[in-house]
Amino acid sequence: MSVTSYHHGDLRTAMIEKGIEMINEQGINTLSLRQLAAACGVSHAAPYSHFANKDDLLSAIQKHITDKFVSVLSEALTGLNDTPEGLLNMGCAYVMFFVRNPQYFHFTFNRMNLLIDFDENPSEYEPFELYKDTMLHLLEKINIANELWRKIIITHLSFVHGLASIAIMTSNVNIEEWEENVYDILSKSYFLGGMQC
Amino acid sequence: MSVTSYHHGDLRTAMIEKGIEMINEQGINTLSLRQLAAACGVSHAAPYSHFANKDDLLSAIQKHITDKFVSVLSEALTGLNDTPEGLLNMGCAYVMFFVRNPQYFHFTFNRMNLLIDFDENPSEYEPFELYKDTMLHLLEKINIANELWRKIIITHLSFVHGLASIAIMTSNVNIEEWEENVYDILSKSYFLGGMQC
DNA sequence: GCACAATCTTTACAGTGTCAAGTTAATAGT
DNA sequence: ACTATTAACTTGACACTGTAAAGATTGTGC
Repeated sequence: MSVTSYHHGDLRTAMIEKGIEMINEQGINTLSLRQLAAACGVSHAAPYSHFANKDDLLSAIQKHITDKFVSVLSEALTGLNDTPEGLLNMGCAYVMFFVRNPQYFHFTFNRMNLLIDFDENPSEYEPFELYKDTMLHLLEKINIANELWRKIIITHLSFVHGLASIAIMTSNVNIEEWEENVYDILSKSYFLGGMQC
Repeated sequence: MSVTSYHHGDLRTAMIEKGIEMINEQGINTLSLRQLAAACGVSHAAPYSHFANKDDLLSAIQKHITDKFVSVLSEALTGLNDTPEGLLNMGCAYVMFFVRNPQYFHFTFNRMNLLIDFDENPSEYEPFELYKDTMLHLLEKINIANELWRKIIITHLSFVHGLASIAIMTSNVNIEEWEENVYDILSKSYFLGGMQC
């Protein structure tokens, strides 16, 4: 495969990787197919040999990012299955993943609509499904009343996801500072007044 | 002012109101200036007499929605100033505002970047500033140690904002169901394991 | 070595945001 | 009351976007 060959070699993965790169640099809103194709050294219609349309490419990018995210969450869980520490560790990983990659957050949650299902059905978004399953196992193990499960899961997921949102919306986001504090914030659950355990 | 006059009359507010309408119907991503102008019965360049560019129009829409949001939050607070109940009530209003208008959520939080400041500076987003102030007054009143304020505020805002996020991402979002449960979820703060008070 | 399929290019089209120039209507000044 | 000025709108144009169709180039299986 020569460097200047007519065929790119592996345009599909090149588009995905360069796409992720550009999303990190300039965000999702200004990402154009033609620019991305040019950045891959290819004509503007070349991507259509590998993707049905722009949204299809974005879905592929989404999958890539989501897979990475899931592996980060799973890693945070290894050795701590079915323990509160594991859940907490996963929560920290959840927040830090987006603190380190804020553009992934916007990209992911602006494109999707119905992601979660708190009933028996699986959630469309795998990280949510992983979080839900992890909590279900834990809740079963420590004998929490069945009718509370739904609200407990909603509460946990809201807190963790919300903390990620708030973190990346904070001015002068400081990764190290969040690294130091996430665990403390999630574990202590500083509440007061009307909202507390 | 005749109905078929060359001049629209009040194109500026017409664009804003019709814009909000279209955002609610089709979301922000597919909203086009030209379509919106056409929906207002006006040529595609007419908006440029009232707005510098598309983003300027979106900012005006943003302001409209944010003002409404702030008034809803303030209303939830009336008569309950500096009380935990007031804070809780405002939290419920926060969540329900976006459950009733999910598109407002996407529109607002996809466009903005640095919104919150947990130090002395005011937040760029007025609802956050209102929430922060409300909590600060309360924290001062009930004599919570000063060095805990920051984390307490982050925690509360994360939980409330996260619950709104999760609510609108839930499949088959049921407004009535959320109306019934928001208060309970926010007030009881169902936590377990590593994350609890 | 040749047909075929996959990959890429070129060309074209409708839609977008934006600008410049021209048109219409309201308003202010005399 | 008439005119000059200005604000609001239209028209036309441009560069850019996503997408489709048709053609060119290359790798692959027989």
